[in-house]
Amino acid sequence: MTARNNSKKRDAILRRLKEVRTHPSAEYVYMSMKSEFPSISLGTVYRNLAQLREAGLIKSVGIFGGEERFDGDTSDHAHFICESCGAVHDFGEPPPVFSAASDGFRVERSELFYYGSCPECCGG
Amino acid sequence: MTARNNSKKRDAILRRLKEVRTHPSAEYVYMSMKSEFPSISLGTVYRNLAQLREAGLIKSVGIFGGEERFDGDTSDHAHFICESCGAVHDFGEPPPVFSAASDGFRVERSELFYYGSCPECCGG
DNA sequence: AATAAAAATGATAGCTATTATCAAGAGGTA
DNA sequence: TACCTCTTGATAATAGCTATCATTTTTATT
Repeated sequence: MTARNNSKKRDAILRRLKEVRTHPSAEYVYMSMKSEFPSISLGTVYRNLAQLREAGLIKSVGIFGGEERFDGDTSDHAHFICESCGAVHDFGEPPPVFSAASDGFRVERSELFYYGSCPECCGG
Repeated sequence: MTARNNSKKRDAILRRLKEVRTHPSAEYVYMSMKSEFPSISLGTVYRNLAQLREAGLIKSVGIFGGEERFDGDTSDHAHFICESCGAVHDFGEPPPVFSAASDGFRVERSELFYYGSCPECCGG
């Protein structure tokens, strides 16, 4: 399942996700690949995003406004979602770690989201 | 937009969501209403869930496994999502409050999620 | 009660992000 | 070359959800 073969397109998608801080959607990645690969298909983008996520090279931030957003930064960090423009920003502090053994729950990771208005949207 | 009229179905949906701790999906609410209202439509469930959420009487927990999950408990609390069976549990501690003024972001609320395996799924 | 206005409903069609399918293509290996 | 596996583009299909609309129910007013 792990990406074993060479795939210039998958490499380019990964590289783009590492460069960018916008937590793009599949559609956005697709659009931003068209300059380099004019004939790339949306299916290829979805497939490669899924493979990269399975390989642990990227993360899925979550679904906002009906679209899944991806992150090339796999480190533990919180996210801020602007409810006005839909932008997703990194938010410094890592989510709190929970003691794994409580009540029989095996906690593997956590995600912390802040919601509100980003500087652009509240005119600051 | 706020629910002004009496609607036995909307009332029943709200009552069910207050009783239950399973954070049900629209589909589940629909199914669980069919005994009391055999002719209820899925559209009615979606419409009433949206109205109840807009009125602040219920909350949307998030989208997991492609389905939006709802919560009749509108108090601030974290959630645990079982990645094996999809169950959503309340998780006692409230999410940390973030200082609202940082860097021009207006933070209105936060959501904290834990992911892992629930007691049923890890055999405890 | 009678009537009119507003809201709610069931049925159904439509939308959209995502996934599955499949034949053709590219790259590696012997 | 032949063979194998992975990848790709095109396209069809899926699923959760939303919009539409004619009919019914509820509320307000007289």
